[in-house]
Amino acid sequence: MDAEVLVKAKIDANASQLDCSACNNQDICLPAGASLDLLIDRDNLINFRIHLKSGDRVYHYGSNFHGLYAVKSGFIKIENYLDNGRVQITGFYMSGEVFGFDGIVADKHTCTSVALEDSVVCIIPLDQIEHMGNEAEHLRHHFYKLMSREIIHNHTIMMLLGSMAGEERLAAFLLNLSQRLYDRGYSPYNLVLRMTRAEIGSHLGMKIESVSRLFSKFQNQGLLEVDSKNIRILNVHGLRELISQ
Amino acid sequence: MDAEVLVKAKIDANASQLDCSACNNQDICLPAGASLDLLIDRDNLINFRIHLKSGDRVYHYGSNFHGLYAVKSGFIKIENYLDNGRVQITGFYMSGEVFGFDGIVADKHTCTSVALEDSVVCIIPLDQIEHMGNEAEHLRHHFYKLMSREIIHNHTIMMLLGSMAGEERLAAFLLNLSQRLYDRGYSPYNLVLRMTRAEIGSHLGMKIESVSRLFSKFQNQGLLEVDSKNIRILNVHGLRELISQ
DNA sequence: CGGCATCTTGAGTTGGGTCAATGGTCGTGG
DNA sequence: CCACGACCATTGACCCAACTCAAGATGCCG
Repeated sequence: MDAEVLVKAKIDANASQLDCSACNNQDICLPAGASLDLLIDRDNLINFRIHLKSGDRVYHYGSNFHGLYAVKSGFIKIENYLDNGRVQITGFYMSGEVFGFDGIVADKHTCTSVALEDSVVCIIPLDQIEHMGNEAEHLRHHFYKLMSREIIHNHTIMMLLGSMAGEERLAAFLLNLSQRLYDRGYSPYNLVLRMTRAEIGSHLGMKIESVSRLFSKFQNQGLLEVDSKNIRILNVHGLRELISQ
Repeated sequence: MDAEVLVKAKIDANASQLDCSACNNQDICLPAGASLDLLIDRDNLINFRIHLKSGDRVYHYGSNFHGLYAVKSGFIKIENYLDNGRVQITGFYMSGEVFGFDGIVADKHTCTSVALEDSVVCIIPLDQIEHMGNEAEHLRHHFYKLMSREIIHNHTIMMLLGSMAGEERLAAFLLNLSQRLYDRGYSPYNLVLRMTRAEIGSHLGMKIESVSRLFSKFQNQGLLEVDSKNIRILNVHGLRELISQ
C-alpha cells in the first residue's frame, strides 16, 4: 500500500487529536509544550495517521513528497538503490523517530520506506509548518535539530561502514538497538529483531552468511543468546570492548 | 587557527558586501534574489569572511556552534572520530557548498573541519535566520533543502561504503569530483586533488596502499593518467561502466 | 502435508589489509 | 647551493576476513 493513496483516502477518522503517548521519547517525536498545542489547536496539523501492514510502503523512490513521517508504533526500514539494482538499507526507524527528509530537496523521495511489522506513522506536513509564521519558530528549530541529528547519525553509519570490522559493526548495531529500546522503556537486554539477517547485512555492509556466522560466534563467546529473532544480550561490556578494540 | 577566535576577532574588514561571484553554483551557496538582498541589506548577515590557511580548522570536535559555513574558495575536509582514535573523513566541501550542520542538535560540533588548501569561508548565522520572521520563509526553506541534500549525499556515501568494491568506490569518487568541478566551470577531465591518498582512503574506507594500487591499475587500463595529484580522466565511460558493472 | 522463505554451517577463493622497502617532493637551515 | 629530514606515494610479498558456492536445517503458512 502506498502513502500517496493513503494520504488522500485513508486518513484515520478517529485521529482528530494527537496521541503522542506511544512514543516516550517526546523530545524526538515532537517538541514539548506550546508548539505541540499550536500544531493541534490552531492548524490541526499532524493528525493524519497512516496504518501500515508489514511490507507496506510509506513512500517509494520517486514518490511525491507530502511531508515527514513520525513513527507512532512499529518498525520502518529505509532502502536506497544503486543504478545496477543493488539495494542498501540506510536506516531503521522506530517509535518516536522521524524519517523522510530525503524528499525535501526535489519534492520527490529518493528512497523507499517499508514497514517491517504492522506500524502506525503520522504525516507531518513540513510545508505548512514552514508557512506558519513567527509563532512556529520554536517548532521549526526543532526540525532543524531533527535533520542535524539525522546527519550526525549518518556520520556514525559511515564510520561503521568505513572503518570498522564486521564483528565491530554487528556489536555496534546491537548496542544501538539496545539503547533505543531502553530509551523507550523496554528492556535493553532482550531484543526482538524485526528485520531479517539479510536486512541486517544490507545495513551493515555484509552478506547474510557473515551476519549469521557472527551471531554464532558471539553466542559461542557468551556475549549473546541467539534464538532466531530473539536476541538476549548477556555481556554488554564485552560488546562495548569489541568496538573500542 | 580556530573559528571561535576568528569569528570574534578576525572578521574581514573589507567584507561589507557579499561577493558571491566566486561560487558559480549560487543555487547551492545562497538563494537567488530577494532573500539574498534581505540578508545583506536588512540584517547585514553573512558578511563574516574567514580566511584560512591550509591546515587551519574552521571548527573542531566540541566547538560551540556559531552557524553554518559556506565555502567561498578552497577545499575543506570533515573528519569524524571513533572512541579509540580512529578517524574517518565523512566529506569534502568545495566552493558554493555548505557544511557544519552537525552543530545544530546540541549547539556543539561533533566533528572537525580542516582546510586542505588556503580557503575562504563565510559564516551563516542560522539562528538569526530562524528568528527573522515571515519574510525569511523562502530562505529558511532553502536551508531545509540544503540539509536534505546533505542527507541524500550521505546515503550515497553509505551505499558506496556498504555495497561497492574498492574499484567502484574510487571510480565513483573521481566521477563525483569531476562533476562538481564541471558544475563550477572547470574542466571535468583534469582534476587536481587537494587531498592525500591517505585522505581519499579514509573517505572511501580503504588503506592508502589500496588507493595507490587502484590509481596504478586505472592508469594501466587507460582510464586515467596519474601524475601525483594531477589526475586526467581519459575514459569517463569506462569509469562509469565500472560502477554499473 | 508441501512449498517457500529464512537461517546455519562448511569448504574454497579472493579482495584488500599488513608489513616492509624504496623513491619522490618539498621546505628549512647551514 | 646542497643536505637533511619530514611527508607522501608506490610496489612487492604475504595473510586473513569476508565473499561465493553449496548443502541442509528450521520454521511458517496455506
